[in-house]
Amino acid sequence: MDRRITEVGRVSATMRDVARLAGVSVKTVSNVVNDFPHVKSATRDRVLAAIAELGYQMNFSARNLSRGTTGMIALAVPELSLPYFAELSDAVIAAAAERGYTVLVEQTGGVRERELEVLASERRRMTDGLIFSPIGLRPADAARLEVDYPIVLLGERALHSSVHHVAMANADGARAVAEHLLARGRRRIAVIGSFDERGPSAGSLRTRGFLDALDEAGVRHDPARTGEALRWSRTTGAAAMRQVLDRGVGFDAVFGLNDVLALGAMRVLHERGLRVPEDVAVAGFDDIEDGRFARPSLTTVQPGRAQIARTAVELLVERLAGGEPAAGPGGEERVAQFELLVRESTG
Amino acid sequence: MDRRITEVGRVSATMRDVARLAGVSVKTVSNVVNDFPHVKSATRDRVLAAIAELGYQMNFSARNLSRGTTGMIALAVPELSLPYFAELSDAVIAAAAERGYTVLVEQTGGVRERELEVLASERRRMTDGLIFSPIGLRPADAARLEVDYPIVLLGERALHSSVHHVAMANADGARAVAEHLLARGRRRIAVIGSFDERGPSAGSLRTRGFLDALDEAGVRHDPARTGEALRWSRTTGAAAMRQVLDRGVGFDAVFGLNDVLALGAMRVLHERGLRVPEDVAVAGFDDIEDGRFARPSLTTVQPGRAQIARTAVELLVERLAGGEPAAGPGGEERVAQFELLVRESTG
DNA sequence: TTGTAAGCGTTATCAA
DNA sequence: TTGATAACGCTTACAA
Repeated sequence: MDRRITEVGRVSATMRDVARLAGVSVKTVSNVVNDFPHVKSATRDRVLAAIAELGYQMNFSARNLSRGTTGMIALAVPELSLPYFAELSDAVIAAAAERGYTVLVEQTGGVRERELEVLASERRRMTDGLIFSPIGLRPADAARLEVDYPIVLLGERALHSSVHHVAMANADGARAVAEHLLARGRRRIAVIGSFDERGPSAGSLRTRGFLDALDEAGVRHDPARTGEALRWSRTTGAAAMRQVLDRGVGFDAVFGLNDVLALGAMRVLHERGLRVPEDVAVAGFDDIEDGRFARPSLTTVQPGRAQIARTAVELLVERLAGGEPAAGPGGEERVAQFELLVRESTG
Repeated sequence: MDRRITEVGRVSATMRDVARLAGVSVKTVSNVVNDFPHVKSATRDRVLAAIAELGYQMNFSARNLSRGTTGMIALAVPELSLPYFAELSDAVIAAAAERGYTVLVEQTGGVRERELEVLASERRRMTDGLIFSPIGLRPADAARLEVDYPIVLLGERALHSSVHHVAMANADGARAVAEHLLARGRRRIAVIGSFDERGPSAGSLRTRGFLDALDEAGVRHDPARTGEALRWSRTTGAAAMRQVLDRGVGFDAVFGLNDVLALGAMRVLHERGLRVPEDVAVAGFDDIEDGRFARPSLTTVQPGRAQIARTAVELLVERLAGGEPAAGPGGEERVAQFELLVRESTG
């Protein structure tokens, strides 16, 4: 039994060992392991017995080399510490596992350079495809997305017309928030979390949807009510809220471009003695778990995270299986359904 | 130039192509790529030029097969949706990247069966080692941890005396919380989040540290002030808090066995009209970001997450590099330093 | 239905 | 300092 000892003392049987023990050829073992149809059941049983006896496990490096694939897909997100991306990764890993794929999570920090790097990195040779959630890229970078491997983007069409992508209803969701706040009688709404103007980012789309709704209602938005926060976190949301407060412009509502921003802002409002929602209504976007348990609980937009994860994996796996050319003529777009969740923070 | 087209239309040069173009042997290309010392710099330059011209990228499956390693380590955690584990994974991925390793995150759901599965899964053949944070395993499962590949556990010694592990100061941290609450004059402290009695889980250790401190102070703990929550989340924390409230036992403080439990509990206190910290002081454990921005901000124990991640990766990589036998005679134990962070929720 | 044998693209051994 | 050449363990035509 020609077992082999690797440098860490790991003992492992190969298909040859199994074949020898079962008295068949390597090809037959391979057939059994891969559930190929035409294997006599007596043979199969003998092989399975040998596998069990030797504790044989597939050597994936060998399989991958031979097949030219790896069975892994990469998921590139800004940061796992951001709850939205943690919850998204959770969902993607689960969806991929269902289809037999393993996920490799990459963190870009949301920094353009590192996002570009992810696209061209040698690591891409370790995975069969990529699910990519860029937030630092700009329209000028669109061409860099036309890679020669299967890719699915999480984000907006504008950035990449020829690449499959799964979008969330950023503009419509934000519009729904605005309409909700207006319906509650709020007219002086601050916006927390700005964005890089150069891109059709989630930030710009949400802002646009929000402003459009205000326009249509004949309500003017005072730019002094916008708080800057390039990176989106509780900390930056708090800072942006302070910025607006310190300008002395009045406001009766706050729209955080996402939930962590809104939570950071809410924290500052509390420190400054403002009551939510009595003095100021607050709403966010993303429906992260913290928002449900915040005090007060946070009104937000549930962007269809689970659906996004599932759809992205489906689109990617389809292409992997289909052998479809990587950069097709027109990228398919799927937009997830959103839902406005009204909670305490907006009364 | 003997390029090859894979089924997804991906074009890739091999070392052979590079060798041919540079007029050297494959071995020389390999030497250059791997920074082997004895390569004439003229040769090296020619090879690098060829690499650049062809856009050559390493085929990792081939390298892995040949080397018998994969350059990947697995990290098994309960759920990425739990902020503590999301932040931990972030740190592990970063620490591993610094040392040239890629991380594969596995989710166990904290379920014993899936944790056992992770240990024996064929997936282990895809990674060189495992960093494992079990929460469902019991002492009876200790033997299952004696695997034949390098492993580092995040957790307590009791479960696995012969395996390297990185522990947090669960008991001491909880003791610090208790002492803090006692110093604030609280005597009737509820505990939220119970644990499987059969294991030296974080839950049991934290509880023990907490109770010891009470004992030493001559304060008796009424079991009616314990709220059950096997899975630790905001939702279960809220439910456990309701359970205690509904029993009608009075209390002037709450210790959530971790932060999400405490946040869930705090939410319920608010709903029931109890003021934090005036009526009830609340403390947690883990120092997740939400706690800093909660209202009121949450007193907690910072368990040394970054240090834990770094140490775990270091221990594992050392063993991978050192070719040390997998299950040594005595597992090393490293305990991270903790810090009590006093914030608003305890006045 | 099963076997033979030629790859897959590296690394490692041993000469030169 | 470099080059042949044989592994590494699996898949896959092609035969039988």
